[in-house]
Amino acid sequence: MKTLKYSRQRESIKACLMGRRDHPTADDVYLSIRQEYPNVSLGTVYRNLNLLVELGEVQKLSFGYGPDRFDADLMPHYHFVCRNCGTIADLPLKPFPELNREAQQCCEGRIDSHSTYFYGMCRNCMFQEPSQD
Amino acid sequence: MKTLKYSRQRESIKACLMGRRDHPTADDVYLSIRQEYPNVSLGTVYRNLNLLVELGEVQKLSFGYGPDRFDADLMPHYHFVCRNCGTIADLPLKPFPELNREAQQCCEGRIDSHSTYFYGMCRNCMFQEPSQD
DNA sequence: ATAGAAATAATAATAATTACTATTTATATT
DNA sequence: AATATAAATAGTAATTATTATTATTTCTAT
Repeated sequence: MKTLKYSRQRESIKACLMGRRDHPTADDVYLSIRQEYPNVSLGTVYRNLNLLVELGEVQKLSFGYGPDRFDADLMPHYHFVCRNCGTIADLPLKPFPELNREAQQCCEGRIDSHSTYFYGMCRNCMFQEPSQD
Repeated sequence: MKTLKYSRQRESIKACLMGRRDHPTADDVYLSIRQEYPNVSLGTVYRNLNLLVELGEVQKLSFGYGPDRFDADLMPHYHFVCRNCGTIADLPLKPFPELNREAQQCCEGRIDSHSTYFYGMCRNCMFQEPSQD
């Protein structure tokens, strides 16, 4: 059996994620922890991020364009993506379990989860962009 | 101003998409229309698929792993993704506009849409896989 | 028939991520 | 404390998915 062995790099990656409220990419995390471990490699960051996702300690966000992002906030919530600048914002919304139930009624397989991302224009871009069509 | 010019390849790509009920990747479409146009290039397929998406004639599906998929079914509906085999299934569900309204209440920007994908195990895999954990 | 704009095929380049491998490190056992 | 061993790492290469470049071809309006 394969047992999990402590690694400073993994701790640092997790601490980095827990310490920030944005939703960094693997590369963002890499650049951040390189200050503490200058020899860390990007592969290590990817491997540990994916491991943390498997362990359920971190969430991976894939919303259709750009690289995946990571989020250590385990409080259930949704995300808003600005189509203009790409910023991600947390939406402190309670989950919608009724979606799964509704979808289950027209699905032959078994649904156990869903992912939802909201899109639009963030406050900042609304003031910058004179008009959007 | 740039005007849209007819192209046989684009028609073929659109016809291919409209003719199938699965959700092909760009490469799937490429392999398919290569039977009609053996010299078509993958870049042409990507360019036209993206163009058709811009024109609103086709939908792009990005659900978190694997390549993007394309869907010419414009009837509003959702999608189910089997985590086991990756199959996509249509869910003939009416859209949930109330999600946008609910999310809007805790969002500083303006929400205009959302994307939702359901995940689980398809019927086929449920019978093949003895147990899933 | 022709001119000009748009689309194409072929290829190269890029972005994001995973795979490989020799070396290092954590940890259980002596 | 020394050692064995399994896991993790750094560094690099490879892969996957997609976009960019460019010379040539193909539409279409005149």
